[in-house]
Amino acid sequence: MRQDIVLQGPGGPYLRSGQVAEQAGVNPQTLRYYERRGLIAEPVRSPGGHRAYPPETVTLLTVIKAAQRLGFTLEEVAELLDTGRRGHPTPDLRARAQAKIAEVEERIADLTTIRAALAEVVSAGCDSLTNCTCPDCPMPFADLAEGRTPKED
Amino acid sequence: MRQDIVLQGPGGPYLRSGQVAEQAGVNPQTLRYYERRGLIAEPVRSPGGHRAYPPETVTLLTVIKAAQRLGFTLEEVAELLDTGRRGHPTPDLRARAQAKIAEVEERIADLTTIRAALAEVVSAGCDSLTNCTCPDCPMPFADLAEGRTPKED
DNA sequence: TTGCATTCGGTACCTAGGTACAGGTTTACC
DNA sequence: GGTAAACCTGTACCTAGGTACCGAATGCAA
Repeated sequence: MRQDIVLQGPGGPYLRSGQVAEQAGVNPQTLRYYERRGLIAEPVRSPGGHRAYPPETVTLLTVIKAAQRLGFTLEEVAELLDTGRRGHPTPDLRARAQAKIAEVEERIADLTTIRAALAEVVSAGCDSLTNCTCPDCPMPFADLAEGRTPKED
Repeated sequence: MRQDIVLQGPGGPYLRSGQVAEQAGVNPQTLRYYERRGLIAEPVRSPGGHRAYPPETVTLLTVIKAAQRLGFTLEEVAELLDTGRRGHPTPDLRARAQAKIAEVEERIADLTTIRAALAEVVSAGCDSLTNCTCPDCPMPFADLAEGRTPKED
């Protein structure tokens, strides 16, 4: 009974979690995860407790995924969404994008050093990690030992 | 009692786990972890069950850390050490170094694309993830959506 | 109204590379 | 011989970003 009730919102009918997930190309579980992380607001519920999302949620998820591709962590994305919601336009996104550029460039520099060291291994003809017989073996790589390990950033 | 027993090995006296860890600059727990992962052999034991390492272990740990800095995972390092131990010199290290160079270059290319997209955000003057007021907002970043997310490699 | 698909909440698990803690021996030095 | 530091095993926890599984309840169409 009461199958005539269809939740309506300002942008059209509400969507069920599975529909949102499918349209945004994410796992349905991820919606609940993002809700817990504060990336998407708690949606309204159907009388039976099922989540009912406004269609803009799909766009929001697209935005989140775009920001992730830019290298922002979920926490950073949450903060950006938050300042966007409360404060009216702030220079926050610009500043964070610039900081992220610096991070990315540092990471690229690390990888470039690593690539050079690997090229040395290849061109020196190293044949073993522990008993390399090549002359002038470059193996300890003192140059890239500057207190950093890959993936640390 | 029996404090006159000092384990001796071919390269000098054996070392206790704490000494190895300190000299190699790693956490003592890491030694047991590497032992479980097959990166270092099970050492001999004192009569009371304490591990007694030959001094070469310090060098081995240095090598492991060097390989990690080159971007090899612990599993890859374990395999490289393994083939080095059983097979006499094989072209394995060279081949793996070359493959790793390709990986690193792919990662650099990803990061370069990301940097460019971030630079667009900055220069376009984006001021919000969700309500950007800038003209020609580049926000969905369709160009870097090629089925990859950062950190995936 | 029956029945299947979907969703619910809660919790456990995944990768990678470790790190920390608890409770009980052992070693080393005086 | 006393005592403190180091070490033992086993297990749990950490980050980051999810994913999977469970049994129960709901939604929806025929």
